[in-house]
Amino acid sequence: MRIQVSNSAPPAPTPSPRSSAPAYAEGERRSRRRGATLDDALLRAAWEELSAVGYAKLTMEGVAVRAGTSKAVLYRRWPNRAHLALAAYRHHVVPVADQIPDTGDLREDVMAVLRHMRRNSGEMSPETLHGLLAELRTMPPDLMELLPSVMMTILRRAAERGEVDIEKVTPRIAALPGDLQRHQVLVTGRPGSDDFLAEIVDEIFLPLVTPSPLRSQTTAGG
Amino acid sequence: MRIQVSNSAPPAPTPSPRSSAPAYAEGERRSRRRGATLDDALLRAAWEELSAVGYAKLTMEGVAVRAGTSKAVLYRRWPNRAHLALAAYRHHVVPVADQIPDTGDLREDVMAVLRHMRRNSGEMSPETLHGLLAELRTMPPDLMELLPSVMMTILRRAAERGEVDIEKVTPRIAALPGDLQRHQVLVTGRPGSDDFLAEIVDEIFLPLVTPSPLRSQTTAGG
DNA sequence: CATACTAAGAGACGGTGCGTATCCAAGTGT
DNA sequence: ACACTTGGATACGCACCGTCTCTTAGTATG
Repeated sequence: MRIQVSNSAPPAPTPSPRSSAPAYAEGERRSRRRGATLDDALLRAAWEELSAVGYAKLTMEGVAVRAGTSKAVLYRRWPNRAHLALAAYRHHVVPVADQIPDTGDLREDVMAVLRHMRRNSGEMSPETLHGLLAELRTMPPDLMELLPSVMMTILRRAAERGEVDIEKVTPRIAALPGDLQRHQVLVTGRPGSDDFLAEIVDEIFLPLVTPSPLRSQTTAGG
Repeated sequence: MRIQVSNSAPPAPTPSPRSSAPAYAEGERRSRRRGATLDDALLRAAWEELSAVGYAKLTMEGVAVRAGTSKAVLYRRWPNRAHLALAAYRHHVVPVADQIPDTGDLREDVMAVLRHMRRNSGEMSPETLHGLLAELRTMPPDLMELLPSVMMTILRRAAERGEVDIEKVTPRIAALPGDLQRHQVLVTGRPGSDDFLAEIVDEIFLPLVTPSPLRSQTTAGG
């Protein structure tokens, strides 16, 4: 039974036992977590809650309950749910840069990167993505800078194989496939199909970077 | 001083004069608005409020006060602030399709469309855009379908002038400049500069659609 | 002109989540 | 053994949501 204490309890010296019933049963009271262990548990809980209810219904209270702790513990680490959600996302996904594909074929490499992106952004629902962007005002730069650098690596290798005219590759073009994929997710609310990815690569990206067929090995060094 | 009436006032038959002080002074009480006049005033107020405080701080109450009315009047028309904000946006901007540029030069036409887009999306802060997208789950289709059709018109005219190899133009390519511009707004939080627009057009779009210089009018079917 | 009706406008209401503050106690480290 | 940090529970005030009730201005109908 729960006792309703409705008086506001001014700082009286009477040491009344406030916390009479902890969340867990008497017999199996879990040891109190700290530091990295706790951080990890919190981020996992946040991610689970996010996956379960979506960003719109994500509440600090909900995460706290799921993690078996209280809001204060969360607020000591993250200033609001946007930062918490972002941290949970980072904690969950595998960065693209950790697995740069190198299949020996440009098209395959680019497709692999796009599929990896799709997997990662598929992890986060578009609703979450928009919610985050709305509150953060802008995409976290590190998440943006990763992709172009990965693409440049792939393109450089392809250039060495003669698959790419490196002169044609501007930063904007290198970022293009990723940008279009992201645009698709942001606007339609779902990641593109395989056909969509192929369209990006075959219709747009490859034509822009492959050497012109008639002037094959000009490599006009300026 | 504010009097705290804490009793819940059960449905007693006593007709107490509830509304004793209207928002406007006794002498200048405005006539009560209706129909289209009122709709217009509400949408204007919503737009002003949106511009003033941003989407995150947009409240139905705020709009109601600005419009000199009450929340109930808003809720009778729109189910939530997302729909209200979207309606206010539509009410405010000039659709791209109403002014299809026709300068006789493809590059100029495309740039004009992109600038128009930028003006429109500049009207709505990215924060608003994300807020809306987060709540609507997806971009309103009509706003998306407009641009490709406008672009196709421009491209067809350009093809007649020989500026474009119409064979190369897929729907995806026609949508490309707009998509990239939108992506820029969504991700960086601000519309692209003139240089950005030029980059899109000169580096990416035009190379994809202009006839190949060496095989000028081959139109190699098959 | 009298009367019925529709909808504007004011505001109360319960509910929910935010972010903060306070308190107690469980670990930690010295 | 002790002080100190910080985890965990909870209360609090605030803001806004969406609904509802009520009065009354303006319109439509006789």
